[in-house]
Amino acid sequence: MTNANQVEFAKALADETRQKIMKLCCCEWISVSDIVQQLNVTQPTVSHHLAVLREAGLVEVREQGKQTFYQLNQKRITDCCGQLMINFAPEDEVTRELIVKFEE
Amino acid sequence: MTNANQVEFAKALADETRQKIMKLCCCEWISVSDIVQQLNVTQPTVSHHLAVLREAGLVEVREQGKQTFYQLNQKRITDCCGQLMINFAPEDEVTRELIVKFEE
DNA sequence: CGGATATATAGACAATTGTCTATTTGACAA
DNA sequence: TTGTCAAATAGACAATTGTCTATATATCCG
Repeated sequence: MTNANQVEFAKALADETRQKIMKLCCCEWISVSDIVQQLNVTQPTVSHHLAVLREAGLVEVREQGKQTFYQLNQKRITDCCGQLMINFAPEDEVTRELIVKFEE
Repeated sequence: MTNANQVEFAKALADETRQKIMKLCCCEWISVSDIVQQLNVTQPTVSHHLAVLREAGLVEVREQGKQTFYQLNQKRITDCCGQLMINFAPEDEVTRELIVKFEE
């Protein structure tokens, strides 16, 4: 991951509504309208946030008839977080062990 | 770490200049003027970014005479990244192994 | 004390961003 | 084909943020 992407990753996470959306689509495919129902924002606002997450490569998209389903890309999350740790906490014990895992 | 803090953590990382500063003070104590010298921004701008990092708990501060030294808190970085992984990538293999490490 | 140096703070300004309403696009069903 | 539902896009607007200049604060030295 390039440095620019690391800033983009952080920017994608840097909003409360977006983190709520991420939580909702973390472990299952969920439609836009289902997300809207569970949050206190309008549908265009949700679509906007999903676009940000999409452009950052954090969600996967599946269209099915009229509906569009989103799911978080967990691997990408761990990759980005791992890269942050390697960059900004290279001497920490946890990071060292993580590096071993990545190299496996 | 609370959810609010996770947003604050992401916000602190969500700027290129700030990530450059983090890189500079990652593994050593560095003075404000040394940071200024290595970046293309003014001293007040650097002070502003350091304040953001300080408020997010990401740097430690040590005053010595006229100078102020900053160093990144690597443990806090791994804690925050680990928490993000647990929240947003709980099913990923890397996260699972990380959880084991945290519990040790 | 008086000047120099290091950093923080205040305030201004432009750029970015989050939200909304209104509208468009696209898929299905009667 | 026409109406309905789901989602995306466009555009407006206010809030937040990153940067700058100017100034204040604090420490050191002669």
